[in-house]
Amino acid sequence: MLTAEREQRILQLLRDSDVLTVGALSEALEVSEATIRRDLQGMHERGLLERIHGGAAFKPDAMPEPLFADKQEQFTEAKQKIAAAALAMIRDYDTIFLDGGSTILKLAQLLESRRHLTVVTNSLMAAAQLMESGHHLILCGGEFRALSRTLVGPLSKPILESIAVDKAFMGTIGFTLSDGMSTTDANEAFTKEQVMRRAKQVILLADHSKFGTRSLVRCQLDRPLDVLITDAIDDKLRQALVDLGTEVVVSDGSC
Amino acid sequence: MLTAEREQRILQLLRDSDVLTVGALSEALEVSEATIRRDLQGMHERGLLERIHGGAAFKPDAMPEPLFADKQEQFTEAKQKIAAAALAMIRDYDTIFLDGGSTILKLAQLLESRRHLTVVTNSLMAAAQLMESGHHLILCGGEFRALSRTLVGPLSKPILESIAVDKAFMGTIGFTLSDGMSTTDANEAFTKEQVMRRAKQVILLADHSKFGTRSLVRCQLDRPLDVLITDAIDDKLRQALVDLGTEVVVSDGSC
DNA sequence: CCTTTATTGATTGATTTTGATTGAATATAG
DNA sequence: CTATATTCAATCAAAATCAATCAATAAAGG
Repeated sequence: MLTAEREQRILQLLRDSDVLTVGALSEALEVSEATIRRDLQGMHERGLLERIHGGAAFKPDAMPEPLFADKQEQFTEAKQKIAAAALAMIRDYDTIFLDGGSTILKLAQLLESRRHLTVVTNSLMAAAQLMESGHHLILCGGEFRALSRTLVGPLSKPILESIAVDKAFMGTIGFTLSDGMSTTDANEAFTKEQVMRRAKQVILLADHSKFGTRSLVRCQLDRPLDVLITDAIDDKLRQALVDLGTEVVVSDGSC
Repeated sequence: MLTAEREQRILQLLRDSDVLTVGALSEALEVSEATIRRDLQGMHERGLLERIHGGAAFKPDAMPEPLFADKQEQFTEAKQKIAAAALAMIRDYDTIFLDGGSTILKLAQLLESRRHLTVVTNSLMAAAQLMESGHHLILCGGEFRALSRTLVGPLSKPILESIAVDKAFMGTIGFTLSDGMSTTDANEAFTKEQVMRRAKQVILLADHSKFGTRSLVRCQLDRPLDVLITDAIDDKLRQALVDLGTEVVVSDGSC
């Protein structure tokens, strides 16, 4: 029996009985409990059902359109790998910040596999993604910037100042050795700076297309970046960053 | 038997008999009393029932808060009319606050017909609606509350204090003459209070089903409500509100 | 045909849930 | 108000369930 077929039948059975045990499903579909668990895990990560200890429960609103959705995407595969490498740095009960940007959004999608996180973010897309995740979710306020779907500007300052995050996962428009991170909007840069100043560890997620390009406004950071996660980087830039004290992670397929 | 299944049956039994002892539940579900106690504690924390010494009681006057994902909304027509009446109070270039709730969301949908508004909100649904509207959009920060999809709690205070809105359009779970507005969550009530304190004019949008019902936490307001917009109201309540200085608007089809 | 990849079921140690026991807290009766 | 009887929350060991791992099998591709 194919995976897709099993999933269809599981959903059908769930609609009938609301709650099902792993054992009952294993018997009904004539596969082992291990397989059922794998199916349930996968379906849970896609939001198709509630996973409970001992079985699964029906989720009334199976997959509504994600709020604040945005379509165009580039380098999705590279971004996926970068996000996976970033996920490896997150432990249960961590307090993290998620910046805007599509790479960070991919990371947000992976956070279902962690528990009891406190997630602070200025990205409405990330927030929408984590809405039903069960994690403690805090949004910094501020002016809404439609282009990036983030909250930016001076209004975000008071909240960000009253919060201390362990790890801040940042995105960027451009990155050069001389100027560091840069972005297109002054308010956006301001908010990024607020976040990074208060974070124990600043982790930049940037695919190779960002290197060497520079945007309008620099994001000043009073110390070197803690970690850079990317998909590919030339040795010269890499060595320069390492010399500054930045850990450089190149995510290959192994993650 | 799974946790979710037990919880469903407990709620079912409670609807039938209002009050149940731990022993009776233990016998009915064939689990130990310790397990029942743990279940009751968890359900009490989520506001699903009232915990009393020796057992559990059905929550008589705690209206189940409508879940946002719920497709089948109640009184949509009435809410539409109320929103239309509220829209009539908004001029171009106004600075307004939008609360959470489905009625306010309908109002947000109508705001396309205005220009150059500054909209402050704690509702992610309203923000999603206004994303592409061209209005200046500001979100107050705070903890995300999944049930209402709003940002609530003490973290929202600094932003709300630094902003002065002309008109605050508020929703509520319950409304009574003696207690005023009430809602199910203390943090939510706190944020509502912050907003109303700073607003020049407080405008409550509530359909008739809200009157006479009361939820857990009161939202204190240090002055009478400025305007109440509803679809139907009995003369006694109306006169009492008018005597307090509240303008009562009943939206018929004419809007 | 052989190699590579993906899927399955079994096994393992780790985690979660459960029921029993305890002393503390609460309610009831006198 | 005190004494007694319940009920409660905390703790612990046993049972159930889980995620991770591994070998066997099936499928895909060269």
